[in-house]
Amino acid sequence: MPVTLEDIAKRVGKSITTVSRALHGYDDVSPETKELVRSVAEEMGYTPSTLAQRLQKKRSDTLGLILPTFGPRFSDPFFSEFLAGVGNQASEQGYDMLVSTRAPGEEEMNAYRLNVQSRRVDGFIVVRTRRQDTRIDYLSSIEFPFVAFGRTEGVIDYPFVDENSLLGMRMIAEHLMGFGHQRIACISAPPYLMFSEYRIRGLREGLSKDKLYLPDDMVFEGDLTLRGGYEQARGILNLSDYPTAIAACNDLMALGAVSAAQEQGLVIGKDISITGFDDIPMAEHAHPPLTTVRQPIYQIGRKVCEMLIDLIQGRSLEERQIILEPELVVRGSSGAAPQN
Amino acid sequence: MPVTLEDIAKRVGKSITTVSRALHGYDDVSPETKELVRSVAEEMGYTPSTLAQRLQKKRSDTLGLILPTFGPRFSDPFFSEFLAGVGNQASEQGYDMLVSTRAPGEEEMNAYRLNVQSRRVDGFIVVRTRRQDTRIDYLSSIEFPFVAFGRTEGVIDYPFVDENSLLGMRMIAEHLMGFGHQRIACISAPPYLMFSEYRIRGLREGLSKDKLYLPDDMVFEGDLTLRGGYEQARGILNLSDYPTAIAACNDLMALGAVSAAQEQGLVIGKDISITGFDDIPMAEHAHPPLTTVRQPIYQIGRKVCEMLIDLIQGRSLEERQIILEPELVVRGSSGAAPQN
DNA sequence: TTGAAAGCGCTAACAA
DNA sequence: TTGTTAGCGCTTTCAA
Repeated sequence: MPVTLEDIAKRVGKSITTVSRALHGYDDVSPETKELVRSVAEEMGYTPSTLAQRLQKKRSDTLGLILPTFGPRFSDPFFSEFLAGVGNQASEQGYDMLVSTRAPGEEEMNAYRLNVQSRRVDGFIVVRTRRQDTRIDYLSSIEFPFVAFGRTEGVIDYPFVDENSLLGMRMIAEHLMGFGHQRIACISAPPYLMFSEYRIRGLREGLSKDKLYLPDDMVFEGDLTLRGGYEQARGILNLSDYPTAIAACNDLMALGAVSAAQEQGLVIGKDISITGFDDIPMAEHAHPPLTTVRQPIYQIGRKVCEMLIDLIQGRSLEERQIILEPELVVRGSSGAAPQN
Repeated sequence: MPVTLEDIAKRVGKSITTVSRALHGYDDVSPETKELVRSVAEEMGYTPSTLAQRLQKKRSDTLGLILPTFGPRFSDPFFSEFLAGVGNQASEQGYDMLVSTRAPGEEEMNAYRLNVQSRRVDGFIVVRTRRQDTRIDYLSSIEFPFVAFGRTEGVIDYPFVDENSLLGMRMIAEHLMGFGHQRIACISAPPYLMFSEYRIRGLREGLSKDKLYLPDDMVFEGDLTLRGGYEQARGILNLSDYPTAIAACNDLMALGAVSAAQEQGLVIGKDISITGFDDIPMAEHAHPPLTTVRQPIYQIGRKVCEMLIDLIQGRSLEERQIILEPELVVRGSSGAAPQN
C-alpha cells in the first residue's frame, strides 16, 4: 500500500493539513515541523497520488494527441519526431501526454469527445489539419483549449503553428527552374488536407514567374506514404513524354518516387530531378540525398506544446498564430535538366 | 460545468446512489427508474469523470510506455509501428496510453519510479531490453505489472514477447552463403542491448555451418540509425579487401549502408549484398528493396499490450513468454557473390 | 427497490 | 502556527 498523507500525519503527530502544507513549502508552518514532515515523508517514500490531486484540482495535467493514421503499418517519421518534441516539452513542464491513433472519421471524433467529456485531458494538440476540420470546429465550439499544427480554410481565429508551405514550394519551383526544368510534375497530398492546397499553389505560383504552368494533369495525388510516391511516380514515368522533374509534397513520397525512377534505370539528379518536403532524417541519408524544404519538426512540436500549456494555464500567448519560414535544402536529388 | 451524478439525481428526484446503479445497469433498480435515469443522463450529456472513477477504484486504467531515444531527431519507424499496435489494442480494451521519451539512464529510471509511485499507470511496457536492464530489475523487485518486448541476460521469470533473433540471423547467414558469400561483415547494435548479442551470435552460428567465421574485426558497432549504418558501411568499404556482404542488425542501418555503397558506385545485390532486420515498411520500397527478416511489429505491440492488461486485471496468461519465429524476406539487395 | 453514509487521497477556506 | 471541516465525483457497503 502506498504511503498517504495520513500515514505521515500519524507518524509526526500532526494533522493531514499541516503535513500537506509543510510538503508544499507554505510558510505558515514552523520550520521545525516542516523539516520533520519532510524527512519523515522522504523516509517513508511518500509520493502524492496524482489521481487524488487531479480530482481535487479538477485538472488532468494531461495533453491529448490523437494521431491520424490509416491502417496498421503506421510509420511516419514525421510523426515520431513531432511526438518527441511534444513529449519532451510536456514532461519538462510537468504534463502527461495521452497518445492514441485513429483514422480520420467518426471514430476519431468520438475519441475527441470522450476525452473531453470524461475530463481525461486538459487540452489537445491537433495535427495534420484539414481544409474543413471537424476536430477544430468541435473544440472551438466548446472553447476547449487546443493548438493546431497547420491551418484550415477561411478565417482562422484559433492558435496554431504552421510552416509557410506556399513559400516553401515556391522555392522548390525556383530552384528547379534555375536548373532549366520546364516540364515539372507534382505528387500532391490528399486534397482534403489544407497543406495540400498550399503546396500545389506554391508550386504553381513559383512556376508562373517564369511563365511556366502546372497543368492539372501534371498533379498526381499521393497518400503521403512511400508506396504512394512510388506508385504515382511509376504512373508519371510511363507517360510518353514524361517531365524532367517531380516535386513531391513530402519526403516519404519523394523517396518512393526516387525508388521508382531508379528502378527504370534513371539517374536521379541527372536524368530526372526529384524533390521532397519536410526534411525528415532519412532525406539526408538517402541515395542520392534529397533536395527538400526543411521544417523544424521537433521544434514545432515543442512550441505547439508550450503554447497549449500557456493556454491551459490561462496565460496569454505572445504569439497566437505562428507561420515559420521554410528553408530550402539543396542536395543531390536535383540537378540540371537533361538536354534533348 | 460538466454534468455530474448529482445533477442527474436532482433532476430525477432520486439519490446519487440510485443514479449510479441505474447507469451501471444493476438489477436492483426498477426498470422505470433505470429508463428514466438513462434518458435524462443522455439528454444532459452526462459522461462520468474518469478522475473520480479512478480515484475511487484506485486504478489509473493507464498503460505506461517510455521510449528509449537519443537526441531530438527521433524517428524510428520501428517504434511508430509498435506504438500503433499497443495504442490500438489499449483503446479497444478501454485503457489509456501514457507515452514519453527518455534517453536510457537516470532520468529514464526516475520517470519509471515517478509513474509508479504517483500511481499514474497500472503497468508498463518495456521495449528494447538490455542485457542488464535496470527497468526490469526495478519493476520486478516491486512486483509492478509489466511486459517486456525482448529478453535480458540470465534466467528470465517475467512475461515477455520476443522474436527469435538467433534464428533470424542464422537464416540471413544461410541465405548469404547460398549466394556464395564467404567474407561477410556485420553492422551490429550497441552491445548493451540484448538482441545485439542474439543477432551477432545467430550470424556466427549460421556461418559456422559452412565453416565460415565472423572475426571480431568484421563486426562494426552501429547505433541503429540510418546515419550509423552509413558511417559504419563507409568504414567497411574503405577496407582494402572489403567483404562481399554486409548483414546489418536492423533495417535502418542496412538502408544507411546501401546509401554508402551506392555512393561508391557499387550496385547493391551485385557488387555487394546488404541485408537488414525488422522489415519496416521502407524496406520494401527502398531501391533496391531490402532482403531482411520480418518481425510482425504491429502485432507484437498488440500482443504485448493484451498480455499486460491480462496481468493487470489478474488473469493468468496462457502464454507468459512468447518467442516468435522469424521469416526471411528475400528481396533485391542480396544476390550472388561477385567473382574475382 | 432505494437512500444514507463512508471513503478514495488530496487541497483549501476558515477558525482557533 | 495549527487543526477542523468541507468537498472534488464517484462507488459501495449497509440499512431501511
